Amino acid sequence: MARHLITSAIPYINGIKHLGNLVGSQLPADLYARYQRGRGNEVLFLCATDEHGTPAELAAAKAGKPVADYCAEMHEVQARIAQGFRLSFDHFGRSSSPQNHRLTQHFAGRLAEAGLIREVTEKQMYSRADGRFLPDRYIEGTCPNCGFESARGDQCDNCTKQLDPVDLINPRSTISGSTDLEQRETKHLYLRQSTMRQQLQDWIDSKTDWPILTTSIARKWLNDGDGLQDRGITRDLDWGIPVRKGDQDWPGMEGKVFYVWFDAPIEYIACGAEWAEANGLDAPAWERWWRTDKGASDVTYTQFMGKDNVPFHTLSFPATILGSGEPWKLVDYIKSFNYLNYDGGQFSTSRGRGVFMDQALDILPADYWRWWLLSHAPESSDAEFTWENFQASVNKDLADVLGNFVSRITKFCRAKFGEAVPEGGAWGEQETALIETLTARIRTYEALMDAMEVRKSAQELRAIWVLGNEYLQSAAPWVTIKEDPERAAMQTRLGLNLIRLYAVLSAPFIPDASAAMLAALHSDDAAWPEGDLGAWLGALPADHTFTVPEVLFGKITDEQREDWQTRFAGIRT
RNA sequence: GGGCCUGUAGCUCAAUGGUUAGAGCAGAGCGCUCAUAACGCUUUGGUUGGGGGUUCGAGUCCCUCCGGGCCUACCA
Repeated sequence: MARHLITSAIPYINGIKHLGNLVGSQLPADLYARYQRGRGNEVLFLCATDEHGTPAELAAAKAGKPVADYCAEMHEVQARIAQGFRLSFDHFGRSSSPQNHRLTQHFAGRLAEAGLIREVTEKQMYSRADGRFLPDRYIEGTCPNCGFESARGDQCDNCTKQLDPVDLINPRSTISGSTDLEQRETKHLYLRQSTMRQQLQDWIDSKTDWPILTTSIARKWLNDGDGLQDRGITRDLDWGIPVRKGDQDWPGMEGKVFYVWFDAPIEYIACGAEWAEANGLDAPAWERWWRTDKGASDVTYTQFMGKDNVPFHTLSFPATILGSGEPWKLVDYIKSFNYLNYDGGQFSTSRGRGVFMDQALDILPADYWRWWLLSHAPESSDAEFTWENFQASVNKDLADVLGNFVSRITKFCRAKFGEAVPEGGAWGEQETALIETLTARIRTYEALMDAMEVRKSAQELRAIWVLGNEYLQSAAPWVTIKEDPERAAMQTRLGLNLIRLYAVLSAPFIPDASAAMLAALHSDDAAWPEGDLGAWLGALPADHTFTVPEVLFGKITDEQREDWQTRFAGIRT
């Protein structure tokens, strides 16, 4: 039995995520986790909220709440929505957990001992009115190059020139609007990634099967300009993990916290510890997933993320792990995704454009979204959500091809034989051929799922559904029942068993519908069809009862589509 | 500016340098009547963004031009 450690990029605590965020990490990670569990493998699937950093502090202030309270509340909100989408995390942790505090400080201490940390005194903009240092993005002013009045401290959106905040004319804080800014000296810790460049390069070069998107971003950072740069890993903020060297104070760093991008990936590991604690397990229980010296050497670790997260997962986090000199589990495969656009533009959290996770669940069940998003996952390039495409795909694939198949066979059986699997008859050539075709397609489906080819897997699964309709059409039990009732019984029995097959194969994509199908068949056996498919398709025996299910997938009407199109075009209310 | 990705049928996407560039949807025709006006079969549709080159052979590799997107290190 293989062991799979799976993590999804951890969503930022600041607000509810949109469908683009969902399809870029959590949803494909869940697909893979469910599939691996379905195949009987041992899985630990971890996710968490990423809670530190300036935006969290500002969002809390805006909500008029202490930042710790705000994060606790938003964590619950995100956890509930994740549950709504049936994201099957073994644990949904928090980067603000005590476990992550300890582990982050531990890593910093190890890196310091290894000589991989240097202290840098630098000047940074401080806003007296806001009482805080301002990241460059939070300073606006007039661009010295083009005169654009809303140029940001790091870059001018108008002329795209890179800027330094001190170059801005009339600089002001975007938080308060205050112009009472000054440069202050402050001391920070830098991770000396540059000294590890060759080691990281060799490691990346060894990953020949990774998505181009993943390796090309990593190479760009390794080789651009002077090569990989050292990275600041501390910030002057109140909310975060206090800078400590293991369990020791760090002289000169009092009142400072680690940078969110330093502690966020470490939360993947800490989340394992949180999972163990939440389930009453001891340290060895999570260490056997994360420490190659404590049982994790046979673990395959796969990370899922959007392309914006790639540099941190291919470089900074591996640098942290390698630099520690300790045998922590390194990632084996990074599956990265492009962006999903919304109706001709970008999803925008700040402008409330597009569909957000809570709204999506308000209007349709999770399976509709899961199916569309996964079957259109932005793997090779950015993808686009349009309501027309969504309506057409979901109606055709889920309602017509799969839902109607379940409906026609169960209703036929009820009408002719009653609500129990009919007895009699034996398979003929048609059935043997069907099973042969199905077996080949299932093996292809498995290979695609193993390779995390999300779109192609969905395509293959759909083709497997279609085989059921083709079989029914050519077998035509509504005809054979007139001259050969035993044959019709056999055909119907196979049809009912196909529903069970579809329930099991489809569970990673559409878990609720899958459960509804199994429930209708009064079956709780969801074992994957390994080995002889013919035998597997005889699992529902004669006389086994079932219930004709409710409509599995209702169709999206034109009125609904138009209504939603209007509703989600503008500003989120 | 630099780097990377991308452009294939009306739409969404496939195609380790190797038969005649394939699927699904939409369109057209036929069949079926168990079923959610559903299903099945057949079928129309392409100068692979433009131009040049390498090669026995190019959607694929190289050059160039045009269009779309992302990243560019203190947002996360």
